[in-house]
Amino acid sequence: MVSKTCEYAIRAMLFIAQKSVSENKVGVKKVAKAIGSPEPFIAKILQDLGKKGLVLSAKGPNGGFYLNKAGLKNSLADVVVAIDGDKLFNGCGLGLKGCSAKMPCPIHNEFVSVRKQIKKMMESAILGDYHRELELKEKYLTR
Amino acid sequence: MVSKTCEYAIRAMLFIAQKSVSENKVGVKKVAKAIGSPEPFIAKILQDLGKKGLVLSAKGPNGGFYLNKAGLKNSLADVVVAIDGDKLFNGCGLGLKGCSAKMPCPIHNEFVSVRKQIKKMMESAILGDYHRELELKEKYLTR
DNA sequence: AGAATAAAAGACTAAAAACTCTTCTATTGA
DNA sequence: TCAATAGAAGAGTTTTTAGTCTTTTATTCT
Repeated sequence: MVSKTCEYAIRAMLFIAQKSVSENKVGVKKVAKAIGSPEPFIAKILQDLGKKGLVLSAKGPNGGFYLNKAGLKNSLADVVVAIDGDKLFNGCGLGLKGCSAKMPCPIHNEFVSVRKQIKKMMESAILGDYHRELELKEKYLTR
Repeated sequence: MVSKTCEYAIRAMLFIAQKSVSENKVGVKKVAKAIGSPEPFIAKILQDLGKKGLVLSAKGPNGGFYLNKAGLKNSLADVVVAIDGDKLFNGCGLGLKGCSAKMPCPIHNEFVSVRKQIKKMMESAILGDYHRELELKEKYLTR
């Protein structure tokens, strides 16, 4: 559905969001441990997300990654688009470039509605909103 | 959503289904042309589907791939599972192995309903049912 | 100022997915 | 029966995605 890179990105962002609400910045090491990902890999992904303005960071002691008020309002859809692009929300289910309402693939209409549901779900999943249930361990980010 | 291999597989199967209703067997060459795929690649995919009993084939002159009555009743879900396995229908949206109702990821419940819709859609898309609209060029299999 | 900390940058390697090529075997029809 | 047709099998290559390593740069605290 989304790439593995994107799965790590989402999990990392949810963790950073949680910590940004309750505590402060978190280093890559902590992030990697919390979400069960290879440390250098998630580091690279976070740098990429940083360039795209989805996460903030500070170097040096007590540095790390964090989100401000605005960042906490971003949705999973924003993260997905930053990493995988919008093909999940707009692409054809059978991989046809020219697929459209005028030249539909056999399952075009059915897919439109599936994609709409996915998009809606991802857009209403706001990073900052998961703080409480993660904190209470009602929801998990590890394998 | 599904692998490229799986996209080719679905398109090929829909084409073979169409031809099995109206005409007869089709060779790989025709299939490749009809769905816009590399010929040796779709050949390999079809051989795989053949082994798994989803498509029939005959060697020699006038040979090719075809579907019988039973084969025409298979759904896109059957093809997807044969190629990609059932991770699309059962996997976690964030790639967590241990994600379940007891230890859910943050978007577990939302994903359950998305996956249900996808599964339902794929299961009700029956190979033999697209014959007419493909024949009339109301629906397309090429890029 | 300088040592320690932590991210940035980018080159590099490994694994998986996508795609190709060659050789073999079965079928048919002249 | 033999030449032509067409799929079967499997090894090989390319490309993309995933993951690693090394060096540099910025920040803080003593």
